[in-house]
Amino acid sequence: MTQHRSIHWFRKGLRLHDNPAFIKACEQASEIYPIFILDPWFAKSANCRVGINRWRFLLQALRDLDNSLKTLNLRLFVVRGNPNTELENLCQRWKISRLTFEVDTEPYAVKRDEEVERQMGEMGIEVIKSLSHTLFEPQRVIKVNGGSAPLTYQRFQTIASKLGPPPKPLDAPTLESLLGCKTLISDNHEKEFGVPTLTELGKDPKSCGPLLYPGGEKEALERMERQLKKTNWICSFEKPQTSPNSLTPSTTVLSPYLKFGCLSSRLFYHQLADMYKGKKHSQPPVSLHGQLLWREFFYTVASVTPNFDKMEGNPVCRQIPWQSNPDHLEKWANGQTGFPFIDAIMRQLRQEGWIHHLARHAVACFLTRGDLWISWEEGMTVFEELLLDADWSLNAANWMWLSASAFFHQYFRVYSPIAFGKKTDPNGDYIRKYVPEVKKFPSKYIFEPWTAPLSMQQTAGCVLGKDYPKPLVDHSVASKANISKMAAAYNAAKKDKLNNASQNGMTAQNGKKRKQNKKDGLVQKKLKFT
DNA sequence: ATCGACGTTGTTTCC
DNA sequence: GGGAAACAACGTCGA
Repeated sequence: MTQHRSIHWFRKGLRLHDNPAFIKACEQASEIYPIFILDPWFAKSANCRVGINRWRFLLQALRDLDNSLKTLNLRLFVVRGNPNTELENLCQRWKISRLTFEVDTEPYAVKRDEEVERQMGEMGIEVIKSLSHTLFEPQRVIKVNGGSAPLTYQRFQTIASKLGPPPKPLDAPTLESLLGCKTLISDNHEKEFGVPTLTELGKDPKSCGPLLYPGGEKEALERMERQLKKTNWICSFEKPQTSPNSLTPSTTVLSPYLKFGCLSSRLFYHQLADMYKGKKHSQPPVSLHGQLLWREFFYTVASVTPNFDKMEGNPVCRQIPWQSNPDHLEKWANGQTGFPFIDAIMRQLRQEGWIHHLARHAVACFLTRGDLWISWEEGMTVFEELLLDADWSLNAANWMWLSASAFFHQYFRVYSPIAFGKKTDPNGDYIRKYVPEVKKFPSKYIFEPWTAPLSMQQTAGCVLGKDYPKPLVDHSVASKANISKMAAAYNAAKKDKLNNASQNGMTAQNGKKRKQNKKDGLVQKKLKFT
């Protein structure tokens, strides 16, 4: 029997349960070296898009992983440096014969991993990859859909139902199942390979927000178990019925754990399925199963769409002439727009690293097609920095959705930064918590304090334009103007299609004939030609 | 081919 | 206060 020496490379998938690649690393192995590669230079660089709360979450997840590994006589190595260089060095140093990791379908990761595989091939090292981050293999979904990604949720659901239930999650390894496979560490392990502190990464721990969602697999499983105790709540869960502005989260907040892979989506899926069994329960898209399918849908599209996180060169994204406005963008990002509901959400995001999905809708619509007419790419970048659950595919997809650039097209449905929040928090308690400047206004004015008479502003200790900003725009004026701009952008896209049609392989005569036809008919014909 | 139903989560007004 | 219609009207899918 071969006695392998394995490296398991953790990236996402920061867990021991349902981790097939990790299990394979331990099979027929005498030694295993679990590693996580971190580039300290990246953490300190100016273009690093990871905020401090997100760093804290990651470091906690790594510490938790190391603790769990210790109970199995194993240890985690946090390797400082660039993946290609460090992997080569460590493989030589530890005389490695096998490298395992979880498949990551994000384009940058695919490219990185191809290079690593090539490198390992040259060194004669076996590479084993397992897919365990998503319920299904994106490529399989695409194949069943006829070679392209489904572009509507319904279509995705149809395909998913053809695939049957996702694979059952694997148990975490135990001392018994490891058969003596162990990690050998040196005396200066902590110094060379210990989990770094925030300070080591050049971050000031004092600038962290309150610790509401600690990182790690242990926290993930405990949080999931707490949610699963609420049978009725789980079975009747409907996302649109939950509140974006409750003082404690109205949803599970499992997203950060799913993003880092502290929790397996398959485990959560099957736990829900077991609970649903024999009971009346809500259905996708609004159910909890539905939420996992949304994740799956966006992962699938993102895995095959070029430039998925950009407008230009992105085939699923509508081209819209957004305008740059650094001042408005900065005020939006820092909760200084003068709309207390919007500002409360953006401040909660910055402080706590998590906001409700519908709160994301409100601020995303406001930044883009609703009020400020700023590109969704700008908003996506801010979310990427601040959200604990910032997930490349989901972040880009949802920003396209909210800006009516892809997937969602009813651009005339605009969230009101005043009215929307009143439905679930008429008293404005959420605003009072996160925007204390306006907390003394009566409920009638707290969503639009600029309408309060000056005497009331003075009584409330909050004079608009002095103690709290006046609103950046007049929402009813801006949203109406923006709806027309959206209509123009949609029309321009239609015209573009027509022009392409007459350029692509049509004779002048045909072109003339077709020009006389009705616009719609022409579009239909063009689609057949190309 | 054309038309109608539908789309996870809108707002305002009117009764 | 709860429900329905008006608002102005998108793309996608399937019969």
